[in-house]
Amino acid sequence: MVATLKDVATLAGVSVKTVSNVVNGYAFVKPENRRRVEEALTATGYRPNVGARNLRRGRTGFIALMVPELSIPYFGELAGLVITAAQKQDWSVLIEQTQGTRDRERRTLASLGPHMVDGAIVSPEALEAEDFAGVTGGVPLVMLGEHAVDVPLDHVAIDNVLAARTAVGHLTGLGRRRIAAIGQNPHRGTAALRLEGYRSALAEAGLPQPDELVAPALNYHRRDGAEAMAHLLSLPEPPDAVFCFNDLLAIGALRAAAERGFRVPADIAIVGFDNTEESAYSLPSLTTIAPDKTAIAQTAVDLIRRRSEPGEPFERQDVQTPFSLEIRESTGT
Amino acid sequence: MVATLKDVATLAGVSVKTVSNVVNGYAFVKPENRRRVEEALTATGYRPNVGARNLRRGRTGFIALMVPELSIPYFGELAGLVITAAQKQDWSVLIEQTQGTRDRERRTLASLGPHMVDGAIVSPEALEAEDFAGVTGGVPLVMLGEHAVDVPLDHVAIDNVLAARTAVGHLTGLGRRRIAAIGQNPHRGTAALRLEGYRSALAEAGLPQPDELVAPALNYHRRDGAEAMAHLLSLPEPPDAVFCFNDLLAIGALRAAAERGFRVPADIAIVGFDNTEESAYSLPSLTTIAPDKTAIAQTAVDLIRRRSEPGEPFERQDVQTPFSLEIRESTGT
DNA sequence: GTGAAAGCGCTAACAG
DNA sequence: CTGTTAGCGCTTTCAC
Repeated sequence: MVATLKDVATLAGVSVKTVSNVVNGYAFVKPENRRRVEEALTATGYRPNVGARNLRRGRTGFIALMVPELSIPYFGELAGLVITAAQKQDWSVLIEQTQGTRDRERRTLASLGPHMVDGAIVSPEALEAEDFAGVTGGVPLVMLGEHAVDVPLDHVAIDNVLAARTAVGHLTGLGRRRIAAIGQNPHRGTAALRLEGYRSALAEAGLPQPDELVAPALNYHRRDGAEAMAHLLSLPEPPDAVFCFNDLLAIGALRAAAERGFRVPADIAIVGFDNTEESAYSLPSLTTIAPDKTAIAQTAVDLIRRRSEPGEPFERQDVQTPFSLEIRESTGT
Repeated sequence: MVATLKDVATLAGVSVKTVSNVVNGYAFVKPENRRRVEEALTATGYRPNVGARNLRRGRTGFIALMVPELSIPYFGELAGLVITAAQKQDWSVLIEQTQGTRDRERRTLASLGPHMVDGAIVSPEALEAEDFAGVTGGVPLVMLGEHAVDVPLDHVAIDNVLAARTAVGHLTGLGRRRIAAIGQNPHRGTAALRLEGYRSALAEAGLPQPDELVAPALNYHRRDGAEAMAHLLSLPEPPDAVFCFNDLLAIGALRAAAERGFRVPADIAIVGFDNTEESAYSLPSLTTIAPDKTAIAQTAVDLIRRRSEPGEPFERQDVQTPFSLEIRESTGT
């Protein structure tokens, strides 16, 4: 059926060791033998059995990527980049979807044994500090995005406070005075940080901070953004700008504004967060915080590589990747 | 370090076989032994080494999913569903991104050895018939979407001709008379079928079919849709409706129309294809063909399962999954 | 330089 | 019902 190392060895008239040496690029093989092995290799169409190789080598060849859902554009884009980055380190990526529920996140985390994966990149949404308790002893773990609780894990993210402050600073700079926020959520670490950035930008501009302008969002889907925006626009005194904690919320907000006859940006400006591809084509296109997703993916994979290599263990890393503010029509003049 | 079956056996004072039996849910184990094994299992925190198990069982535990890019919403959504469907069959999904280039698709196809994966679901974009030549002898392969060339592979897709005819029929039914198409591409199998459906709907309505109304698209991204639409709108006599071969093209078309002051649907109606989540929230929201993606994912995984099970080989399957027309604002009154 | 042989962790005959 | 044992395909000492 499929050629094994042994088949190749028999055909070439050498031992498996020699074949293995050739396959793995070991330098010292007698030219004559090398030639015969290579011939047998192509003749049989040999392909190494990665599973067996990894079993022997004590590595799995996989890293896990835990995300809420691949259908969420940000995570679809990120997953694509992680796969690309992992490929360069000879890793395949196993994607675990949790729907953002704590229970499934916890179960996924628990299933990340060393014989399953060599490491994992996790993007938790609902996990609490205690859920990480037993896990830290296992494989290298890198956390993406902030988390409210302090967890002793490597961590890659943009400076969420600064990013939010930049976004809202852009709005105050435009002369907007009644700036709302959509996405408040006590269970999301990033929400707290983005809210903090929002508040500090308002304070910096000497603007009041009425509670009614901070709209919660249970989830971060388009629908939630539309609902929150509908609420804000029905206020006696509606906002003249909105900072949404992600692009999906902003897309929903855009629609709610249009449905109620508010013009964007004339009546109300909108800023998003994530710079998903969709945001460049919405009507109007979305001003948004653009995290360097490629850097996030590469940094995360690299951290796992460094942790899984032998050598001095190093202290917990907290890497901040760059971001920029992408100014588009939704806050344009 | 990590507990193995042997460790558990030693601790429980039984043989590995007994432990294996318990782990694999074999019914006939003496209650007393079962109890002791279960105790040892939790005491050691044993987790099976899936790699070793699969090596022994002669399966890999993986199926591959070949897509152009995960950042394309349709494929992000589909991949999520495939992962979910595969999980039920105890399969993990390895995602291979090809960027839709023939070279990478070919290489991916060639790398799909039986020791890598138990099967593969491929969504080729540029592959030609000859590229499948050596591949068919390997693992079960399921192709998604149509392909121009006839390849002896299991195949899951909606009825593209009928779907396109339905979409365009909707436009003719609305009284549109100059209906354009965006997405013509000689290298894409689905393009030919959707074009055929488009033509037959026009013929059915007794409408002329000027060549100038069929706009090509090299890729199917938002940008391509915008460019094609810009071209159509600059025609001496612009169309009053456009059928786009996917949602991304339609989103781009929406923007091009808005930039040129065309109102959708008043001046020009637009229909998309795929029903990506984005299409329900664009402004205006997009009328689109909604394939049952869950059915596609499940059918594809199921086909691989049936092919990889022992038993009578069955003839090549060509499964048509259901679709519907989702009518929204972009063709609304 | 290369061969023989052990064994990664697991499952499945085969005995008993 | 359960223990012993032989590999799955590969890498890797250890001799020669």
